[in-house]
Amino acid sequence: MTGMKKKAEVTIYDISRALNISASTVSRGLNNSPQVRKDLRKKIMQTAQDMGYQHNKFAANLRQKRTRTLGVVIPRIDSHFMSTVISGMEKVANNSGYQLLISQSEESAVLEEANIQALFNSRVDGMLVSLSYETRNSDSFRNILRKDIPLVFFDRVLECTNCVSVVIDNFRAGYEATQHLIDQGCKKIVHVAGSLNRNVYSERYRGYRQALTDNSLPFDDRMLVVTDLGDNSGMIIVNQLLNNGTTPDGIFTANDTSAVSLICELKRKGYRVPEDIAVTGFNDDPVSRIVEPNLTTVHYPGRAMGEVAASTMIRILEGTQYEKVNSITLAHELIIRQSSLRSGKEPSS
Amino acid sequence: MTGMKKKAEVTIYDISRALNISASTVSRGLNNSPQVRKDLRKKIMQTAQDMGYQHNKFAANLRQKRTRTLGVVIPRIDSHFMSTVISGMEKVANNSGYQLLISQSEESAVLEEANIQALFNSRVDGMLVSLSYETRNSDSFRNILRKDIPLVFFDRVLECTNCVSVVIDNFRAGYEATQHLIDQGCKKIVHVAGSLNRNVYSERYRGYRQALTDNSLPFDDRMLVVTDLGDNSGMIIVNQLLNNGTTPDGIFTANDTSAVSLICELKRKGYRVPEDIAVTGFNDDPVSRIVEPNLTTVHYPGRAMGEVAASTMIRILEGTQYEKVNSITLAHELIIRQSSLRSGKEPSS
DNA sequence: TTTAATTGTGCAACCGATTGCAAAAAATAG
DNA sequence: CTATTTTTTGCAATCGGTTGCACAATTAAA
Repeated sequence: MTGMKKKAEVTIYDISRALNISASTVSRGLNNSPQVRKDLRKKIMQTAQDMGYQHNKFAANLRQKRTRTLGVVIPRIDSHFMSTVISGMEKVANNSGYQLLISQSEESAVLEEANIQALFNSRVDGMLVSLSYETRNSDSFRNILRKDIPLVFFDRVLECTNCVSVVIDNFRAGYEATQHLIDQGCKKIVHVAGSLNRNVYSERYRGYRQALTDNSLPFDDRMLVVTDLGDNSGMIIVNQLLNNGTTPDGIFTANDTSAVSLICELKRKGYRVPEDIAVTGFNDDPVSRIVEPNLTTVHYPGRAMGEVAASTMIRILEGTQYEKVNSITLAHELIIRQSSLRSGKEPSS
Repeated sequence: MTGMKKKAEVTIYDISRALNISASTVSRGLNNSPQVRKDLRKKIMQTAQDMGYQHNKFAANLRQKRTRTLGVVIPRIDSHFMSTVISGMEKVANNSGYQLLISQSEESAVLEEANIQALFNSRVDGMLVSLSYETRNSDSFRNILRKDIPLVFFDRVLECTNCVSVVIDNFRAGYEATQHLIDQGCKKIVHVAGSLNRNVYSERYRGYRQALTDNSLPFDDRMLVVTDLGDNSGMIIVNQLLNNGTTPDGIFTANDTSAVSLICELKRKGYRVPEDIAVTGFNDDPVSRIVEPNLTTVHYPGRAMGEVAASTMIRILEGTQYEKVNSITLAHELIIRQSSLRSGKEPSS
């Protein structure tokens, strides 16, 4: 056997035949066009219903040259942050009659490009992208940009003249997290980053460096650890520091997953957090409230980011975005909890 | 201004004109049909490339009456379990040249039905569904089933003759989790469930009841707590038990989120876990390894579930699914950790 | 009642790729 | 050098809505 055979379709032509009117009138009626008499409109809809008519988006798309579909390319969907972003995005899109075509790059530039091309062929009206670790430049977006398909980056963005970025101020957040550790009396603070190709990590790193500088604290290369920030990064980080001979009194990591992994590993090795080593994460994943000690972190508005990215895209598509926006920065917030609190201070709420 | 204006398309007709051959030959050439001479095929592809040709899926879909698109309806995407399922699904689909159209019901039956209808209109080739809390019956799937569109349920499934279900043995898992608590010496075990409309929760509950019965342990209504299993369910559960005057020595909850929330709340109230109250969760979310004490839970193969659901669907669509499969049950595993371990026993790895 | 304005309906072209069928071209056989 | 088979190619219809334009029907104005 060779796949499913589709049943014959009920088309507007069947309806037009049944009502003895033309297909154009049926089409207009179904679209609730004021060009069609009200009672006739009602009759058309009723008949369509009765006959089990199903609108065919392809025929319509083919003619109208648009799909009401948005392409989404993300590294992976199975992180708390990203699934929250997508959740917000999907909701906004759905409410405006758009659908989402989601694909994962798995942090690979090659797969990312393939996904972009596939979405391009699917004729998405717009594209929402958060870049992979590996991506170097905007080459894979040539086609998209050439065709004037709106492009909105979020979180992991790229400098780009004809597109919008939705971000938080990673520099400032990194600065604040580091400054907070310094305020707690830390003198030797290590930073754990992801790929420095990506704005989110390079900016946080820049903020960290600036805070050190502003407080006249020294920095050397061994104080920067670059990892995949994954579930097992804690062990890797600790090993690298031990090999280095670097014993920090504070660690600022670029996400909560690695911070939590790190805390577990530190505890296993007999370090006290925060007394021996204070730790700060990034993202405000739910786990940051569960780990002991509770993790100080930067609240990252995932759902809002998805909503803003989607609604901006839709405004662009519908032509209601009058001003040329290049970048939208959302508010972040340093959430202070036990993992960084020394000197018996209470967390500020 | 009224939206974006699309640039004119390069079509197979343009290519045919440029090469002075017919459009059919171009179409065949681009599809790598052996009907076209090899060198000509190559020339066609090259020209297409040079001219910036972009395949138009709509025209093709319209003609071929299929979309290589799968519709997915889930309660929400922003849970660890569900985002993992979707991740696996997307990967399998992508590898087979399919795309996913994902929508969230937000546990609402009305929204679920709307989503199904929208996907139906988008002419998805098949539909992958995990039901909302509210869904009562299969009414919303009338259209789908009438048109013989393959339907695969996963996790939260529905009895249904013409569709496949991908599940784990929730009854047995519930039984095993409860039996484990009994083995640890618990005499009064409370169960925390989600909506009992859904197989996953009713089955786990049934397993729990069966285990009590088999061990001649009494049950009364106050020992069942039904909640949304959300982030704050811990407080609600504890309050309800206190109001009940029920003080259990073991609690089996139907997911990890509520188990973790519960553990935090119990600790806050001064109970010791597992000495006073042993706790067992469900799902094996990463947080279960972080919370203290580490959470005993049932490992739930999310990624595999997504992969199996997607590949089953694709096999059905491609006609390579010869046998009539009604249900696929994946393996689960009770993961024993500290939260349930009394009597100084070590966890069995 | 005639003319002008307004509203409602239909015709036919169009979107762009696919494919059954027939015919032309090339290869093989006799 | 024909006759037959095989390989290539093209014609034209098809998928099912949408929409510009023209014409018909109805209403309003003169």
